[in-house]
Amino acid sequence: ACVQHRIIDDALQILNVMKTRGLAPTIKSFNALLNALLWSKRTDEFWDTFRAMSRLSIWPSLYTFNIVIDGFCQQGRIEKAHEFVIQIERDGYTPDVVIYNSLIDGFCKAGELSKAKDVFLKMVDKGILANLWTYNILISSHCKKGDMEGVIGLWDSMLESGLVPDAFTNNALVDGLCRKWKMEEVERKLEKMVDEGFVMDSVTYNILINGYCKEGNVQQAFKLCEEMWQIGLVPSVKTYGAIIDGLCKRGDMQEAEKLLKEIEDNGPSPNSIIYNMMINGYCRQGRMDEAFGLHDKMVQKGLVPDVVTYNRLISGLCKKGLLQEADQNMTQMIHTGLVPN
RNA sequence: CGCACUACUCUUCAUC
Repeated sequence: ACVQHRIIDDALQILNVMKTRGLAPTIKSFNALLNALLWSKRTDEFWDTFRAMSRLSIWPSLYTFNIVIDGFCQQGRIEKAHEFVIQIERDGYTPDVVIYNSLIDGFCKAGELSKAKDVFLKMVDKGILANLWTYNILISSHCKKGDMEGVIGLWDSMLESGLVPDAFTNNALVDGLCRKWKMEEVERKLEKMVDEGFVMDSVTYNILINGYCKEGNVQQAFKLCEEMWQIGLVPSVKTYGAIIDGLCKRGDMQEAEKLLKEIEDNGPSPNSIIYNMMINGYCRQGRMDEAFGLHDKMVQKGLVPDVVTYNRLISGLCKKGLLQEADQNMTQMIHTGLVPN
């Protein structure tokens, strides 16, 4: 419960109370905690907890291993994840489909589709059946790469295995098509999909809205956003993000500001990604005062500028020839613990 | 001690 309510510290405290009373938590409790520590990026405490487990003679399960594997993947340490899988195999464990899925996804996200395929083949070779998640991982990464031939092959073998595509599969496909086709063509394909029973959800809308924005058609994006409300879907920060970025990219900072104000007042509260878009918009126009104004505003709201924020500001300053200011910002960025990329 | 129930892991959408 603590983990679900994002109060990890309370969970840690309860664990301590249990320890003083000589009660042993189960492996499931530890797994929940380990996972929570991982997505809070509390890596040190993660390993501390991991080690504490074996001191209590509580042995990790495949769930535990997968949390570790996925953690390595999220940090981009995919080779480390791979080694870890090999190690647990040596220790006599048999990785399950979820572990393979994590590894496949890790390689896909790292852009190494051929290695992902190697892992996939190894899994099949060991007699472990791919499930829908496996196909969703592979299909979405091929979609992102624009390899629609590959997608067709995967889609067929998914159907041959008796698996039925779900919202994730279909949305991944629509997203891939949006990146490759004109929106007009996407709409025609989408119509067919809907005829065949696909129900559009808010992710589908976000994908379409993003597609139209990328095509420069912000008008249609607004229309779809309106449509969401009409059918009972609530636009999220990602929905507005797609539109705000569309407006910023076409240089319409007035409209972007208007929309930002709207969501600040009664929408989903804007995150640092939204402010980055705005900052980038102003930087492109050389309006550094406004850009820094937004930087200050985001800090005031308790948001933390990230690498993207600084990259945009530094780039904007450089383009204006303000190298000294750019340098100062880079120093400041490093000072806050960020690593220039 | 065993069993059952409940809680734990992997996939789709916005920024350089």
